[in-house]
This record gives sequence, structure tokens and C-alpha cells, in this order.
Amino acid sequence: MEISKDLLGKVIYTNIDGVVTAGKIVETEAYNGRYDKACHAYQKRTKRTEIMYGQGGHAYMYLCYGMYNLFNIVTNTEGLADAVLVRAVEPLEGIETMLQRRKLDKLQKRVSAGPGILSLALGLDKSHYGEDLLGNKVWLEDANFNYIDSEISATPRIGIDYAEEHIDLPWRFVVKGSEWVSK
DNA sequence: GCAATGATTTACT
DNA sequence: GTAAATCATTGCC
Repeated sequence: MEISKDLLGKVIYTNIDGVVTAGKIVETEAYNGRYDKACHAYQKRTKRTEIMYGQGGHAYMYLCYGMYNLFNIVTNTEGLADAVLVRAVEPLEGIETMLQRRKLDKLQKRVSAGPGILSLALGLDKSHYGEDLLGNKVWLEDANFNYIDSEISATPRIGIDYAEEHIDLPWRFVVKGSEWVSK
């Protein structure tokens, strides 16, 4: 779960049709393919979850409820299906573009505080499934915003009622005091 | 081949 | 607070 905390403060960049947008990660959730029922790759390797079993550093896009794309970062190595879901970012670059995509006229929390709308704002969709996060379309940068433990809150995850005994695992990490985390 | 459902968001009662 | 929108993937027939 160390990687989940490391990702807080990192910056996601996307270059969609030549338009660059970026956001600082302020909320993540960890998923473990071997022990975690909430993970899509739990005890089953399918076509959809295939990317999680590969080398880390790639994007796993998941279309949820037919309308929202969730953006995950594959974190482990070949054969180990671990990933981190990015739930919220703080807009940094291309804010105008994000507002347009979200059909809003001014900057507010609703722009990127949520796993589905975050992908919307950054222009991510399932066509980015398996995208290399060191590539020139979608990539991560270390912006020296590393947080220490006392600045991070660990809480149970959200929207995984079906995961039974794993519902209460404190694998959701948020930056304390950030205005950009989801509700 | 077909029916069931979800790592959500938004709008409306 | 509750419900609808909406579709790729999954699992079973």
C-alpha cells in the first residue's frame, strides 16, 4: 500500500488531441488482486483485467455503470494484479478545457472530485486502456508534493458493498484538508 | 447468444 | 433520500 501513498501529490498529465491537461492526485484507493474481493482481478484473470496482471506503470480503464470511466494505475509486476484507483485530483493545467468537458463555467470542486468525472475532466476513456504511463499521451510526474503520514488520512473505501469482509479495509488515502477530495 | 450487474453521478420527489 | 441513466464485461444457457 506504500505506492498508494506515494501517488498522492503526483501529477497526472494527459495530451488529448494536442491539448494538455494536468491534475495533482489528492485521493486514491488501493486494490490487491490476490486478497481483495473488491478488486476486479480477484482470483480471476479475464480479458478485462489482463492489464493488471502485466507490468506496472500502465493505465487500467474501467467503464462503470455504463457511463463513467474510472482511471487506475497498475502498480505491481508481471503476474501480480495490483492497482491504485485515482478518485480525485486538483486541477493544475488546462483548467479551461476541463471546465468545457464538464460543461461548467467556473472552477469548483465538482470538476474533478470523483473517479468518474475526474476521467472526464482529463479526457480519459476506455481508448486509453493499457496506455503506458511514461508515454506521450498520458504520463505521471513527480511534483515534489510528497506527503508525510500525518498529512494523509486512511479511510475505508467507497462503493464496494459487494466485497463483504473487505469493505472496511482502510485502503482509501486522501490528503488531509484538501478541498478536492470526493464526498 | 442472452440476461445480469457494477470501483458512479446527477436530478428530482 | 431515492431513482434513473446506460453499456462493456461476465457468466450461464
